[in-house]
Amino acid sequence: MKKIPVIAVIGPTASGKTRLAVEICKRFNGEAVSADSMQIYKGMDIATAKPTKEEMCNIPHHCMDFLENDKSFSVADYQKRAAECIERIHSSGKIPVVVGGTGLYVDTLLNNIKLSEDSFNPKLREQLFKRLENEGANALIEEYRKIDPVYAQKLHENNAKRIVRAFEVWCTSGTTMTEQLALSKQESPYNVTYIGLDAKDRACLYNRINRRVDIMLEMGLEDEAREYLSKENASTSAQAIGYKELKPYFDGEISLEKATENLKQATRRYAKRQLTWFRRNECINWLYIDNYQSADALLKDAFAIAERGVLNEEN
RNA sequence: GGAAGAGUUCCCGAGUGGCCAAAGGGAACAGACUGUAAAUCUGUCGUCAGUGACUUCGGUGGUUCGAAUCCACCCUCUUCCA
Repeated sequence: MKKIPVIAVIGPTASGKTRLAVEICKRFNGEAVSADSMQIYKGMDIATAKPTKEEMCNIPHHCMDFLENDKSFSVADYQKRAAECIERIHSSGKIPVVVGGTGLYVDTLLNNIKLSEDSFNPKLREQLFKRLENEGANALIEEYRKIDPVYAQKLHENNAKRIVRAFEVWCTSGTTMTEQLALSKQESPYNVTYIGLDAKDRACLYNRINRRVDIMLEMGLEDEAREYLSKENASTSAQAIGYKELKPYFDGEISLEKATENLKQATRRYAKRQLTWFRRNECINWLYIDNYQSADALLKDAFAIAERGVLNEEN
């Protein structure tokens, strides 16, 4: 079976993924498929640094800007939607260019991870959290150890979410987490060429983040945040960096300067986590933004990598 | 000019004679991650050799077997009175 060629542009926030992806789409007749857990939401434009109309240069961007922020979303939802997008783009003779910084989304989609079926049960989840609170995390871990000692070993008493999820999977599907992990691996229909953006000097990336936050504020992040916070929100969108950091300022608890600093810091820490996630992927061709004198020079290298990937496919 | 108080490891901050390289938090760095993932969580965090040594608690000197902790003087900062 011939695999679908896909170009994936990944990396931490503020590394320049969006722009690079658009350039690659223009150059290789591609369409962008966002892999970003927050850009899916409508309205959250400034905070999630969605590309503007001009920045998109008429390139279609899929999996972006389609959901109300009082709706929850999950990797499973994403995988389904994005896989369909890729299929459609490919059928129309174009190259799908996956672009985003949500590592879990990227990997689940591109590695074609088979998620456990119907293992999502909010009610059960709530009960489990209650149990965890009453009986203690260790009690639950010990109980889980009886059914799945391997995964129980990896569970940490402080990570309530993981403990609860392990039980949730077991109770709803009857498979243990260890079994699920093994079951999830299946052949991927994609031939992915990864281009990763990073900075040799971490300070360079952090400066870009700081600058970008300042720009967001200038663009009206405050108003967007007030608007967002005045509405009903789902737990997923409420996790976005940008609004929750501004809330204490709105409530008069801290100064705008302090809130801005917190926002920058939260974003920097996020970038660090993204890097940790992506670094374990050995297939990524890393491009270091601070190694280049000009955007064009970087583009040239990126095109070369993409070209190799696409050509490779045709053989 | 007088009075009171404070100066602790990158930051905040506990510590008032030995159990102190010094609680706790933050930052930073590294890591984990399979339906909340921009989330959640873990480890390291004075230096060096790796169960020990060495340098640190504003500065200098002193008391003591022993000091971040006590004393003296000096420097800096804060508040109050002039």
